[in-house]
Amino acid sequence: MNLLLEAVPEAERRRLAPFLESVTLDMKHVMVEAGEPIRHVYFPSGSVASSVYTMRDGSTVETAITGREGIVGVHVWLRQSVAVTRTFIQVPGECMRMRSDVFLSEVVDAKSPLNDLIAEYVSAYLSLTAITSACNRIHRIEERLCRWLKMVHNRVDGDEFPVRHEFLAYMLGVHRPSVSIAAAILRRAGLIRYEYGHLTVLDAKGLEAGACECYSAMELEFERRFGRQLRK
Amino acid sequence: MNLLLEAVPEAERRRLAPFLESVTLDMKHVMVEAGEPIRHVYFPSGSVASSVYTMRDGSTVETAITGREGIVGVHVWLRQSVAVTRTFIQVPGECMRMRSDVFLSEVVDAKSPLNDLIAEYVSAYLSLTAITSACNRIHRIEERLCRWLKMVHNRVDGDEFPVRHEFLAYMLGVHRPSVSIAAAILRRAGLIRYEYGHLTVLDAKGLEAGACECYSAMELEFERRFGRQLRK
DNA sequence: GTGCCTCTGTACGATAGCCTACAGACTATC
DNA sequence: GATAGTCTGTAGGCTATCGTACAGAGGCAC
Repeated sequence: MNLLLEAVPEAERRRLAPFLESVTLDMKHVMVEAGEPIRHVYFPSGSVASSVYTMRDGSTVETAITGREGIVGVHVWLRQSVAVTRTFIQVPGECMRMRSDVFLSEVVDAKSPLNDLIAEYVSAYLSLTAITSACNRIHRIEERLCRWLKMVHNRVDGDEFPVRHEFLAYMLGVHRPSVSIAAAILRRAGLIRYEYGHLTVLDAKGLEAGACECYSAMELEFERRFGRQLRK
Repeated sequence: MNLLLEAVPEAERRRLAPFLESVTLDMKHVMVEAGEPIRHVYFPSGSVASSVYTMRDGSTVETAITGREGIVGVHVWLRQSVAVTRTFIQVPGECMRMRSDVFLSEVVDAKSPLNDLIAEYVSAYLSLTAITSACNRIHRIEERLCRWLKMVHNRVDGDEFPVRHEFLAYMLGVHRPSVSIAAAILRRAGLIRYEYGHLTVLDAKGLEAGACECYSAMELEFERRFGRQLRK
């Protein structure tokens, strides 16, 4: 279940239930398109979403990742109708979603307890984006790949999830062969198994050890706000 | 004058005046220290501030820049007592400042018209950080240097401001000699004059032309929200 | 004005990642 | 189970930037 919704008192959760719709979203499903009106906010449970910024030449870089610890559509909470980043499904799975206008009236304006949790999340999301900014500049592909894989691992059920090298290259903002080289190193080190778009984490501790310091810094931003372990 | 304060209706500005204090801050003055309580929010007028993330080994990268178009201390508005980034004065000058607790009671909780403006700015700040994240990853030093210099130019009075290569290196997250090389190219192209920590913009249009697409994307985030030209 | 310190410009070998290309491995489809 | 299409691994030359080093120029303190 989504950690934000889970933290809402039972009574309030019942009140909000009619406004929430359960949807199962496929890989690459676009939840928020850059520059276009945001129709819904999403609360992922087992699914993971990525926010990416796209340059005019089509090159993309991930600026944030959102799983069960957060909400997709922080811009709606900030009363913005559009965002500069596109947010889409990276690991398919279930989400609860709510229409943006309903979210504003029933959660934000109604001062739902959920609203306070989301305020916390928005600031965590901002921190995450700032740390990503520095990490993208400074750290090497291999370290960033370890960080990314472990962060996704922390957000899915089990140790397996679908992902292709080309997709990783979009996320990390690098070329696809560079990802293949880095992934081969992790595979040889016994950290992961990789079979045609399907990744299995074999050594979670090893991945953490191979990740840059940003991994802990990012996960800590959620853990200290919500008092919950995200790392597994 | 700070553009946010300027946009507040006259009567409200008079009401807030007693809570605002004018301060002149020196270069490198730390307004918000990473991980430490935020005492004040600041409204720069001619001064410019940088938010940077610092890695454990001391390497730093700028994640956002704030001048007269914004406020330093968006985290206070998000009801956070700390931030992961440090924000400090990059170009000295005047700022209005307000105590964080007073800001929360008199602006945020009081639903001041200023509060709505700041909400807009917070989302612009988030967009700025996201674009910076991608820019840091993808674009070359020379393009990013042009962008950075022009953004500062847009935020100061006149065409001159103090800055040293080492400082630029911290901002861009690169090594100092790399900055010297890039700066020498701009100097030879007649875009800037540079004399011992003192920079003059000679060809503003040329700088814009040399900057990556992120320059327009970033400034547009403010201009479309506030309906005001920031680029000069 | 002298001496010290800081800042800038440049050099150069090292390296990470780019870019392109291609072959082999796997998958889906019929 | 044949075929076409997709995905992965690798290669190799290229470029941007790193990392280190050092000399000269400008500013500051005495």
